[in-house]
Amino acid sequence: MRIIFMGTPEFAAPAIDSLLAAGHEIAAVFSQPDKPKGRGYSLAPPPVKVKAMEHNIPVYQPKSMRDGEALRIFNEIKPDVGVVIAYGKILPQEILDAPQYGCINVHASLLPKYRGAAPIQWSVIDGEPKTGVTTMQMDAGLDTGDMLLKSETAILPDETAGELHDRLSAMGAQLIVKTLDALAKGELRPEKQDDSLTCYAKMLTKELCAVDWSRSAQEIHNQIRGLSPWPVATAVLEGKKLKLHRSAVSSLDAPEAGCGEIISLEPLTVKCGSGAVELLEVQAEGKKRMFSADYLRGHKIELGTILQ
RNA sequence: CGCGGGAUGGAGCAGUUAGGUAGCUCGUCGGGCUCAUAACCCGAAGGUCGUUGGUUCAAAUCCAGCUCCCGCAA
Repeated sequence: MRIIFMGTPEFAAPAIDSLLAAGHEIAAVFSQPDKPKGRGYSLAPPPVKVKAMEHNIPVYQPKSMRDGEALRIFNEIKPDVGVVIAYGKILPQEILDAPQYGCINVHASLLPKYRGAAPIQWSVIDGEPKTGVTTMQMDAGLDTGDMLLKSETAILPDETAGELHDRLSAMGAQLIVKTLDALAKGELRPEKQDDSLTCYAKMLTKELCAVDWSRSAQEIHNQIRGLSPWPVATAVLEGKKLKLHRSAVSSLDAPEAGCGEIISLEPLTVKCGSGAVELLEVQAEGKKRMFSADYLRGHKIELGTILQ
């Protein structure tokens, strides 16, 4: 098929490879404009743009899809279908309708659950046992289109959002190929989403990062792995911020200890509202992430120290 | 020129303010003890202190440039 691909972050990039490998033609790629990123205030091209340029595909980065220019490009290219993966812009109806088969979206959850911006992270934070990717025929709403195909996977007990992200990204790259194949053969059966079952995965913010040690060990563990590798759960240790990259629910318990108290140094274990969590990888201010055992070698922490 | 922290044996850190013997906790290797051990005891190896230049009798330390890493902010 002749495709216009719309996407921005790392999550969407593998689909370009899989679509090309399956013999599809990507006639153009739309991606968000380069944005200032990092310390040098330098402009960084989004990963989808980088990937598209590797394949010599023309890239468009309009500020808006509504100014008529995007529609002009669509009408000129005459794609069979639009493929949208984490593009980050709301598409106007005129764009959704422009390709012969409309626009198809890959979403990183089992719809109708976790519509919205951060479905991967929220499914981990909420402790969901499974998730997946869904393709849908896009409509004007936010992730409300009719569902086409799904692919499920279990969320492993200690898996981080980053690890799950990579797996779902690969699954999505395969599922969009399957979806287009079925579309070409006329085998798709669009299924309406049951709006009563939906929930929204709102964008992640810094307020979600601070760990509340009065919560249960499992909840804190889910928070830590759901926010890794970004924006990363944080605690305060001896007045300084400590990022928590990786954890595990501990089998230790210390009923007499207070919330946030360090009850073991090997491994580094912190008492929670119920149970305790092992902090396996941490990152101090100005430092790289490291195993907590390495961190403790250079930072003498006493048993009984309280984390906030 | 957005703001700030950092680079010291394999790992994590101290030492830099007031220049003068390379230090700590581990790891590694060898030996000892032990039924045994990730425990304990003894010993050893391993670093041009990120890089280039400057000041000085003398620079990890002071000065200037460069490289890389990290946090904030976006």
